[in-house]
Amino acid sequence: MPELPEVQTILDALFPQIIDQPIIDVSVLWEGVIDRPETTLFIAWMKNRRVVSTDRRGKYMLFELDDGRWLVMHLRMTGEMRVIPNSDPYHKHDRLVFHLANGRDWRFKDMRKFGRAYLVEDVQEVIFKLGPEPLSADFSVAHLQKSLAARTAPIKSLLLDQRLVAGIGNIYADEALFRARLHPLRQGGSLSAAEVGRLVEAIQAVIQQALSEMGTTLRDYRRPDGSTGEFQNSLLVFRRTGEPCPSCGTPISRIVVSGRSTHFCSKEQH
DNA sequence: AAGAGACCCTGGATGC
DNA sequence: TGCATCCAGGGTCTCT
Repeated sequence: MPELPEVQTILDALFPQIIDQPIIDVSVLWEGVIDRPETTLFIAWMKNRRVVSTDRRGKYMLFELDDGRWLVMHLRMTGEMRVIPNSDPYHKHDRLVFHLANGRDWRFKDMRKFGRAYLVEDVQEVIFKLGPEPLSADFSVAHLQKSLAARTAPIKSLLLDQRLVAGIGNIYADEALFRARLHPLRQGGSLSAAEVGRLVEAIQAVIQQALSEMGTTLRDYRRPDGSTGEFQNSLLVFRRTGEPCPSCGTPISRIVVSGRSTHFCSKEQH
């Protein structure tokens, strides 16, 4: 499941392979991958363009084209990006291919078909709801405290809401809550200023570390060169149900919050 | 308005 | 062994 660190890692590896390379043709292998505009227009607008810069907001990848439009892509659950020779046979799950002028293909593969591509004049059309980047100055204790005020939903659910803070998914929400020693079912508005401070620090620390370890590979996530991330070796609670808490030895608990599996230490997190 | 739940998808794991 | 069912979860939509 690509979250902020995985998306950034993929984008960084992709950048030197696609930058300034003319896209001479586009193959849409599954039409549902195109969100907007309609497929024929999408292909026409992408053809003969090149990516002049890349950026990331939350879990969205942003590719600026030489005509000023933006290609926005979201990998959702199982999306993968590779740049490989165009002679390689397509994989069963390849959904979208940009054929580059240098004889290589920039391919988007996505087993579960949740990933989407958007081609827009202004990225705000797609990402206007996103909250601040967790590593930016905008994501302050004051900001989070204000966002959580009077909220009754579990803090775990609120961390997954991209309008509060962008880029956190199920893995890093659980890991951050453990590091902050906060129970996932705590109502958002019940957190004290000190607790919000711990949470901001924990989120930033876990995202920083996951970035430096190139993300977390549990099953599907791969870097564009096919290699895995490393942060799965640093997980303290996620998918460690029944294993001893690294801090106190209590078996890690698993509950379901907002339909998402949630892992925590019932003794350490309050 | 906020919160809960359905839905979209596939394939690996599990159960009988 | 083979088939059916469950589960994974990001984002959007609907309903209350």
